[in-house]
Amino acid sequence: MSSIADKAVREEVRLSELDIEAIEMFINFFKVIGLPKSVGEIYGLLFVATRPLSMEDLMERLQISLGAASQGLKLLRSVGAVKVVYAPGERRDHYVADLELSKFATSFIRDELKPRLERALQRVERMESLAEEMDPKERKVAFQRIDRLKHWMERGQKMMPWILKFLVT
Amino acid sequence: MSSIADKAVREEVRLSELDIEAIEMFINFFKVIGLPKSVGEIYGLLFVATRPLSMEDLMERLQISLGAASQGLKLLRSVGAVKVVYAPGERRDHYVADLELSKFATSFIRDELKPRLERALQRVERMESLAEEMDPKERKVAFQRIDRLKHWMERGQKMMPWILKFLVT
DNA sequence: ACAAGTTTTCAATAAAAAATGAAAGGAATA
DNA sequence: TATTCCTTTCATTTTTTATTGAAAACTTGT
Repeated sequence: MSSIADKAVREEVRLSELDIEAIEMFINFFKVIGLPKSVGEIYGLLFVATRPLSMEDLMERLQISLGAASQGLKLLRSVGAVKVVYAPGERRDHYVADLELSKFATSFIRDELKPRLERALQRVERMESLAEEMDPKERKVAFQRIDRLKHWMERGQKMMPWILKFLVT
Repeated sequence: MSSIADKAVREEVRLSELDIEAIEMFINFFKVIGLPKSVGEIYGLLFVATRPLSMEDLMERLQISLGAASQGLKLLRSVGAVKVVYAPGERRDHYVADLELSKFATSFIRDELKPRLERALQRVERMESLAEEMDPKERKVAFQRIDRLKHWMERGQKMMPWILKFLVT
């Protein structure tokens, strides 16, 4: 009798001030790594919630749509930031925040930064071979710059495992 | 006779393959730190250019508008990524890329990350005072989580100077 | 297998961000 | 100081990204 689909108007459930602070914090934090507001809202609320919340709980409290809730949870699950927990006697899934924040950084580095750097290094190699064909004077300048690029990419690659170690410890 | 304003159709100036590789690389790189395509294009072209380029050069080669060129250069100058150089006998300004890539990271950390972290820490303090007023059982859980947040923010703050040192060296 | 509850997907819509270009504001030259 | 050239600004348009919600696809209980 309280399914999501047939509920015409969603009932207003007030968020506490603490909830709001946490939510705003995570919205801002997630924005840095390019994630949409709704994802920050969901994680923020789950972070301060003292019990697992269902998708409908999230929709009610955050006043977001079914689709946004579903997709946000999917993304958060995929990066290990949210876990599904079994709620006895309840049919719907319930979700909790994984408090191990280092997981964000880890998956951000693994899924975003690392592949980008690898593609960039390939590009630099291609640039080197293109620069071979330039006339001597220009080639010198070109190589100088390409080398500098290469240097920075390698430096970035070296730095990532270190950051990971720092975060995981 | 070759002013920007009265040139109805902009003449096409071909980019070399090397130019294109560099531009694509920087577009991708800049996207990570949330900068628009046009900024990456401008920096990329200046990075491989063997001579200083004027704003009109950039508009022609990249096929971007006056406004995009002006604003992109303004931003890049503001983070120290592009310098204005004097071109003898030329009226218009000419621009070169500053190859010291660490400057990006430095200004990104200083202008984006640091202030965010500071605001977030303030929020965490506010969260702590709000949690004081919760009932004992919930308060315990709340403090546990807030402490964890605090721990990560402090860790982030400690990490930044280290990253900076690593980059500047 | 059926029915009711729940989640996912995705085409349509809304919101946010970036690009455009006309007009205003500055600088250099004459 | 007037004129011309160049740059900046900003209201408008375009493009990109996020959100919505109906319909499809699952799940669980009977």
